[in-house]
Amino acid sequence: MGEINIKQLACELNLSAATVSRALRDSHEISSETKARVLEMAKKLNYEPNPFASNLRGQKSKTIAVIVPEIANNFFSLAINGIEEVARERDYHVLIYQTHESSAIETSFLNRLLSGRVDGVLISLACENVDKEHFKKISNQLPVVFFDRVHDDIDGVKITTDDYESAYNAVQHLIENGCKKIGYLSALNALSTGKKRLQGYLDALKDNDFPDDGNLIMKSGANNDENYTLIKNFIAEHKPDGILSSIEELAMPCYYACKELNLNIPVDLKLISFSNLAHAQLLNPSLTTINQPAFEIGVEAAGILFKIFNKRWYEPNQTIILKSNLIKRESTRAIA
Amino acid sequence: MGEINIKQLACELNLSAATVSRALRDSHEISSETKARVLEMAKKLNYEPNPFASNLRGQKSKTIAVIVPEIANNFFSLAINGIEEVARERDYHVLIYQTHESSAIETSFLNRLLSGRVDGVLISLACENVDKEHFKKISNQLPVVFFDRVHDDIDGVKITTDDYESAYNAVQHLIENGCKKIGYLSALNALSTGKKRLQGYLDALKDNDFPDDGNLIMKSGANNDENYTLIKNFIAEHKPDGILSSIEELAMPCYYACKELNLNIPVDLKLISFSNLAHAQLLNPSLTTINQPAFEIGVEAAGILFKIFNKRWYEPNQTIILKSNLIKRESTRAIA
DNA sequence: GTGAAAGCGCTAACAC
DNA sequence: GTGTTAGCGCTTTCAC
Repeated sequence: MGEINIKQLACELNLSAATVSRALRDSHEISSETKARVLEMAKKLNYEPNPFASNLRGQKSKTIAVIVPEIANNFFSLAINGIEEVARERDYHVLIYQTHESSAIETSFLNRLLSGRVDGVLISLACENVDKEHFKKISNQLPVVFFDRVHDDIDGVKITTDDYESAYNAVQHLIENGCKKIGYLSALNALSTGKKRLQGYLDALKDNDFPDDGNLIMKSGANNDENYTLIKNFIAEHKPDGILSSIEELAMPCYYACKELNLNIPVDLKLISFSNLAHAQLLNPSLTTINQPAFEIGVEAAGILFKIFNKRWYEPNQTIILKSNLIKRESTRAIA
Repeated sequence: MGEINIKQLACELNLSAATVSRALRDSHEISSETKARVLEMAKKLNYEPNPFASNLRGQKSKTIAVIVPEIANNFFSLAINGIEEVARERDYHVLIYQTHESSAIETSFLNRLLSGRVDGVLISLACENVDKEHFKKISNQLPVVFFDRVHDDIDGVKITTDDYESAYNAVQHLIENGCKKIGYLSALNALSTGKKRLQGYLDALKDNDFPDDGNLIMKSGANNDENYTLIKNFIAEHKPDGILSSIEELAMPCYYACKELNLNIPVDLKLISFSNLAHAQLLNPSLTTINQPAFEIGVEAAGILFKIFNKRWYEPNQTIILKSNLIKRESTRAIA
């Protein structure tokens, strides 16, 4: 696009393109005098190497892809923030794709990325059931790092949080603060992430000798409206005095449902949720959250991808677990 | 990366690469029978054209760049969501960059993008003062569409919201609900976006015969901590009974400051803010917001960029203005 | 309707 | 220390 190329730059300097190329890449075969001349002229003429030419030549794209369910989500936007910062430090570019939880879209993105457009992929899985075979094919051809939304049956490097322990501790916290009948708003059921959270809930109940008839587990629906109705009916029917929500998107409707049902949080119902809401503190009442280190997850995932690029990563199946933070607030306050 | 190329595909079909290429691009010179064969084999072998080769050849990248101050921001993540959806429909790829409000970083991104890596750029300006000359150079070489954070002195296509009217109406709303001393938390002062919001505030005061000594305008600081202190001192010193915040990031600290100062919102102080907080309704008290159509801005901006690509856009300097929504809630309730 | 060949801009192997 | 050349994979003349 109206840009100068290496040949013109070489011409201007009475040098060959090869020499200029070498000078720009700081090759040791080039005299420092020539290097200086080249650099100066490149700057003067605003030379920017054509990335497609060098990518085509070198089979490297200096680009990574990030595939997430949604960008407009407190967790994912923070994770992407972390990824972008790491990429920037390394002069890498970041392509972004959202699946809207559809594994068909996910698969189609991954297929397109096999063309060599990117050097690697960071992915947080769509919560629809996954074509595991397809992922095998992908990761044979392209480095992939999974973060947060992972699946045990898919091999690969994974960055997650301590989902099981977080859910377990959350239920423990509800019990300590007086809950006798604790419901669970489940999501991500097809993924290990969701399964671990559910298992943490179940095990905490069992360890506290709570009955577990599975009745108090609500499965999330297809959209926000449906979820609201499901939640309202769930609360009205089962009258739980505590709820652990596996995702932020299911906790917010609880506030509206409780208002509608004339229930007071935390008096009638205590609420705790996995959430990266920046201002959980300002909700009415303030929300007790399990806060995932979203930014750090992004940084870590990107860091590992770059280690893979540099052949400094030797554990193709390692899972790295970062700790979430239980932040106790009004919504789970013990009632005297 | 382990991928099949057009030559191998051609070989498999006993055709030339040229014919395969034409068949894949649905050229009219190719018999439909051959096309069918090629398509089938391409699918079977999972052929994906190498984007760098075709980009190099055709000087088209099928990629756009989005440059924003921050990804982890309710407004920008929604806008990016809109952009990504439009890009996806057109099989375009989206590169993402964040400036963290630094115009030096912004400039460096833009320079790197001149290499032809992208076909166009969508940008929301960093709030630092801008090198206007530099932008002239850029837009001569690359289609650029500005959104939300724009500058009148920089030519180009722009998508904004009705910042002036929104601020004006917000102040009017505060006055109607009883405010006598209205403060303004200013930000984005170097940009037209910020200037228009400020001007709306000032004009509304004037039209209502409020004194305007400029004392009630607080300039935002360098970071969240500083902003909190500035806001607390501002409220303590000037004792406004109404505040219009030009950005969400300055409204949230008001809640904390008021708690600290033992002031009640909305009794002692009414608060309204430009904001895309999903759950302003759930804050304590719920926050009256000026809600920008962030997603639609993204969709619109991307749509225009594609029109420019297709030479179906003829107004290199048009500004398109979408309407924001004033959503009245508890934080500005009139006190009987 | 199909094939052969040139070339997009860059870089690495091979000269000298 | 620098130049020459070939080729990355694709598309597009130009032939036939």
